[in-house]
Amino acid sequence: MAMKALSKATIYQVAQLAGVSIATVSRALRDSELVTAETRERVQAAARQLNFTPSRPARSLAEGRHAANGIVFPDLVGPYYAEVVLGYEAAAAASGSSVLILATNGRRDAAAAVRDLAGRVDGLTVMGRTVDDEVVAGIAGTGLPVVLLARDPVDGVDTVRAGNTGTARALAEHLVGHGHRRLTFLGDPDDSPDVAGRYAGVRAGAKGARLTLVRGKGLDLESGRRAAAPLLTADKPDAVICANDEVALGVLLAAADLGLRVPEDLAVTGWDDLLAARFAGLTTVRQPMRELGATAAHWLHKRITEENRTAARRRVLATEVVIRGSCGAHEEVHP
Amino acid sequence: MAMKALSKATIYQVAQLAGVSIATVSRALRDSELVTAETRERVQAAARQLNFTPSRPARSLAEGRHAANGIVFPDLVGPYYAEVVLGYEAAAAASGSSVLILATNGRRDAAAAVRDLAGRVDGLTVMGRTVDDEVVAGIAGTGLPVVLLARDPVDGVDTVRAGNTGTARALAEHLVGHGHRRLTFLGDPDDSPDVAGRYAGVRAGAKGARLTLVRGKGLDLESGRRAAAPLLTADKPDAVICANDEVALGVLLAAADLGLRVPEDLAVTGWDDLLAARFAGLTTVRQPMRELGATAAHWLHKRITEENRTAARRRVLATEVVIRGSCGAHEEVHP
DNA sequence: TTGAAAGCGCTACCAT
DNA sequence: ATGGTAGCGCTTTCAA
Repeated sequence: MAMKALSKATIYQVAQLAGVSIATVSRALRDSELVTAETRERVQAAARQLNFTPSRPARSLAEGRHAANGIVFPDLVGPYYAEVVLGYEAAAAASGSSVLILATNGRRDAAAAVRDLAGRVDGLTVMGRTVDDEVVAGIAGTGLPVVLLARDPVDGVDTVRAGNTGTARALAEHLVGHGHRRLTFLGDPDDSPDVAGRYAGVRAGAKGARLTLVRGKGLDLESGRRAAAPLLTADKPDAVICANDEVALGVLLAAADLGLRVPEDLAVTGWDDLLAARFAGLTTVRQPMRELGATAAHWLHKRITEENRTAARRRVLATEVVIRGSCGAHEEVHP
Repeated sequence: MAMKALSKATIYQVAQLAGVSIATVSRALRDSELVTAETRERVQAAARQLNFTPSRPARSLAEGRHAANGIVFPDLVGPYYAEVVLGYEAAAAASGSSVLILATNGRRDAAAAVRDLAGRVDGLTVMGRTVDDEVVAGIAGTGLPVVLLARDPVDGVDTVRAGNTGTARALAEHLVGHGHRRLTFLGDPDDSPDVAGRYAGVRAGAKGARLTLVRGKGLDLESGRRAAAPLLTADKPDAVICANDEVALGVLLAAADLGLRVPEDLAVTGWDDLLAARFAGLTTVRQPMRELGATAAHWLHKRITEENRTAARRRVLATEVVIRGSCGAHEEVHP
């Protein structure tokens, strides 16, 4: 077969073509300092001519490492995860590591998929609502470095998160400051650790006001819209604090359908500061998404390369309330 | 070391514990039919006890395949790529393949990174403006299955794209139909094949109107905003057709700053149908993003598993204009 | 500076 | 049904 020539060349062929041993080829292509300039040149020429690239599995097997790490997230829908993953990928690439991704959403064998992934990497980042702590603990117990992202800590495992509770409290207080007294939190605390934290904060900040919890099903726009209709006509809240921006935008749509004016009749807030929030004039909370991803990647890299294991770290990155028009009248608000 | 017990166990240890050969372990853990039920049980018990997972590199080396494929994209910013990648991941997972991602943006060694990636996968999907055709051809020449996504075809390589030209033409004609006569296209056709296609379509649809090309630098909101200011005061166009939604949203912001009313004084259109476009009332074009990703993954899987190589395929997925308020007055427009 | 050879952990073929 | 064993392609001592 003529095509055969195009197939992957091995180190043996390069060695033969260059007239040296495979050990020398291996060195010439990486070690630098252990090989004559002349030899290296000859080897490199041969490698180029054969279009040689070392087999990754073979290297990994010999070296005992993958030069890759993985990140597990529920979904990539909405800018949140995408930004996090991007920050992660960039940081991982900077430390010479490829990244494998795994979306668990809509997968019944998530645990198995994560375990499989664990076998392909030198370290793993696991986000929020993806797999049980048990699975995480099992993998971490293997000795595989793991960092948790936007998720409640597991014993002995690093955790990076964005602040939820404190900022949520500030947000609720802001609403109460506006005179709102019938608050509704729309979102299911059982949905994710993030939502739970936000709800906890809102409770703390809603002193002196009525606070109703409405466990909306999903975290997308349509879920928010659907949940809003009955909620707005029944509870008659004067402020709806949503688990995230998409839900909030859905509420905005539903309110418009019902002829409710925002913020006069109803205040609405979200979380994430999507681009759409800006154009919808939605008061929300901004999170350092890329930084979350980058931090996770950095920590993982540290773990992978560290000599002797240090204690588990935890970090909560700062978030901030972004005031726009939807939470009540302000003198002036920039889009 | 006590911890040692937690470290990865090998097939040899399982074999010893179960009192069988490694060959039997290998079979028991996969083949099913070649092993006594009793033996299998014993092996599985041993494997479980040792928390054994076969080494991926070792398997890959022995089997000659990675059970993984990769996708290369410029960036993950904005929902577009994220959605595509998500569709890709889901489809790849369905065919039992892990996915490696690589963002080339802001990386000077993109070509090298892509070549490295090529050595880690059974197939590769390469998106738009990431690496030169030369690199793609080189990799495809290796025999590695490759599919191009949102990118001009390369000889002998599969290509999946979303329609640009036809829909762009329809969009331009729609604007002309509204009475607009001084059109400006904001975006750099050299930026990506997609933008080039859109511009070509706009030119075809702008018959009878003046069309100016303004090569805006980036494809993000700030780029659009910055480019818009001088453009709007100098050219005085009555319609700006933007390369994508983010740029268009930037133009909207700039127009507001200048006191221009949309659409009365100025029509603006985007591309992508971001969530924000809906709330900004932006006329735009919707693309089947997930389907793009899923199609690429499917094709790649076919290529990887096919017996004898078939001819290169090409497909252009349909896109559609989404009319909102920003392109001119209509009777009624839903958000 | 270079070569020979022993693994790395697994799969699959050949015997039994 | 099970065991023995030859690779898979590379890295890395150990000698020379």
